[in-house]
Amino acid sequence: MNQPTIQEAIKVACSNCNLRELCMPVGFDSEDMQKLDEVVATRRRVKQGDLLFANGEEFTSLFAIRTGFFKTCISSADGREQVTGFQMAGEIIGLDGIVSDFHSCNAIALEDAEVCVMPFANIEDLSREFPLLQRHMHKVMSREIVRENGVMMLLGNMRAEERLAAFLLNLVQRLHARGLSQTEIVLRMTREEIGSYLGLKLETVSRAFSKFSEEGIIEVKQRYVRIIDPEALKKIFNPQTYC
Amino acid sequence: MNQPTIQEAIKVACSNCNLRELCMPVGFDSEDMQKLDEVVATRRRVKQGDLLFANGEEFTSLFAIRTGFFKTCISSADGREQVTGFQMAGEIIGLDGIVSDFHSCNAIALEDAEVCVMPFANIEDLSREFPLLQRHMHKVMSREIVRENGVMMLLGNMRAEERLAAFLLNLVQRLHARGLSQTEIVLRMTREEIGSYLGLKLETVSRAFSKFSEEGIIEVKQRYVRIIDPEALKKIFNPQTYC
DNA sequence: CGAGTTCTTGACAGTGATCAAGCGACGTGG
DNA sequence: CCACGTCGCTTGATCACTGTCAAGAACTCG
Repeated sequence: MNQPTIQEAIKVACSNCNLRELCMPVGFDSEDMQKLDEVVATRRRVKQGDLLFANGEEFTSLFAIRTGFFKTCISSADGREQVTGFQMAGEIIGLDGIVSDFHSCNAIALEDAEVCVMPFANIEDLSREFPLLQRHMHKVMSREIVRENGVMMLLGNMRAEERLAAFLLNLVQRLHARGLSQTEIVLRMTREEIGSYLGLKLETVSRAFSKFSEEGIIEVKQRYVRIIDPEALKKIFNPQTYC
Repeated sequence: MNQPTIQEAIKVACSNCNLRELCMPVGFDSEDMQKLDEVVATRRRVKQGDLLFANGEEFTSLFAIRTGFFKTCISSADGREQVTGFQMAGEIIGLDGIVSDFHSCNAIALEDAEVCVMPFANIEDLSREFPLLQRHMHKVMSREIVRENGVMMLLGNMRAEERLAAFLLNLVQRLHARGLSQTEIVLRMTREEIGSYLGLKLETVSRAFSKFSEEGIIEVKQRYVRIIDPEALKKIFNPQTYC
C-alpha cells in the first residue's frame, strides 16, 4: 500500500499531449509551448490502491492525471472518512497542499494511473513569465472552490436520490467531455466511496441505484451503469426547473 | 436590497493598514510595499443586508474585508439556499468568480461593512512582479479549498451537535486571531443561516444551543454566546481524541 | 409602543442509518 | 478449469436523528 511508487525518467512534453486542452491553457504559440513543457518534470505511475500522496506529506508538486482515476479523502481524528473528490484524466490534483506546504488529504488511485509531476516552483516561475498560464492556474483553483460549493449544496440540502442523480450526471458529463459515452459508465469506485462522497451510507446508495433501476431510469449491473432516461435524472436532481 | 452601493474615492494604502498581516503577504520591504498598495483600487461600503456581489454578476475584483461580516450563499434552481461561508475582517471574498469571469454566489453583508476593492487584473499583474504576492494568492485559494474540505467532512459525517461545536470553535478561533475574546461571541447570523451552513434546520440549531446550555458548556442569550467549557466543545467535535 | 422577525420548545413524522443475512462477482491457488 | 474465499452489493427489518408543523415567547427596530 505505502510502498514508494515508480518514478519514471521519461520526459514527455505537454506540447504533444492529447490531454493538453484539459490541463493546460490554450492560446500558446509553438515557441512558448516549448517553454511550457518545463512545468512537467517527470511522470509517475501509481498502481490501483496506492497513494499518490498522503495527508501530512510535504507538498512539492501538483499532479496532472494522464490516465487513471483517483479519489481524495480526509479522515477525522476518530477515523471517519470523507471522500472529497474523484479525479480523472486531465484534472489537477494536489491543490490542498499549497496553503501549508503539506498535503491535507490522501490521494488514492482507484485504477492503475499515470500522472505528470509538476513541481509547484516550476509552475510559479512560469506563471510569472506567462500570464496565460497564471490565469489558467487561478481558474483551476477557482473551479475547485466552485465545485466544492456545489458539493456543499448537495450535502446540505439534497436528499439521497437527488445526490445520486447529481453525482451520475456530473460523472457522465465529465466522461463525455473526454470522448466517452454519454450514457454508459463503468464506475471506478465502490458504493461505499460514492456514499462517503455524497454523505450517505453504502446501503442508501445501493437502494437509490435499485430505485432508479426499477423506475427504468438507469440500468445497473454492479459497476456498470447505463443511463436510459437522462431527463428523468435531471428532473430528480433539479425538480423545480421541470415543474 | 439591490441598489448600487456607495463607491468611495478614498484611496487608502495597505502599507499602513492594521489588517495587512491578515490579507496581505508578509516580508515586504517598505519600497515594495508602496507598489503593493496598487492592488487596492478603492474602498466600498456595504450596508447590512446589501449584496457585495451577486450570482451571475461579472467578476472583476476580489474584496478584502476591512470591517463587517459577510455570508456567501448559493441557491438551487428550486430555491433551496446553501450558505457556503461566513467571512470576517481580513478575509478575501470573491474567489468563486475567477473561473468563469462571473460570480457564482451571492455575498451579503450581515452587518455594515467596508471592503477594499482589489481589481483582479491588478492582482495578477503585481503577482507576476512580486513572487511573495503570487505565493500569497495561491495560499489564499488553497486555504479556501482546504476549508471547504473540512465543511464536507462536517456535512457528510458529523451529527448536529458535532457540527455546531465545530462551528463555534472555528468562529471563536478566528475572532481570537483578530484580538477579540476567546470565550465571548456575538453572532452576526441567524439560527437559520447557521443551519444552512451546517446542513441543519434552524430548530435543530436552536435545540443544540439549548442542549449545550443545559449542560453548562455555553451560555446563550439570543445572539450572545459565551463559551464556558471549551474542552467539552472540543470533545463533542472530536470525540476520539479525548477517549 | 407595536409590528415583524427571530428564537425556543413540543409533538410527531420521515428519511436515512444501523443491523443482519444472503447473494454474486472476481481472483487465486490447487 | 474448478473450488473456494473474499469483497462488494443487495435487500429486509428496525431504529434514531433530524425535519416538519405549530404555537408562543422574546427581541428588534421603526
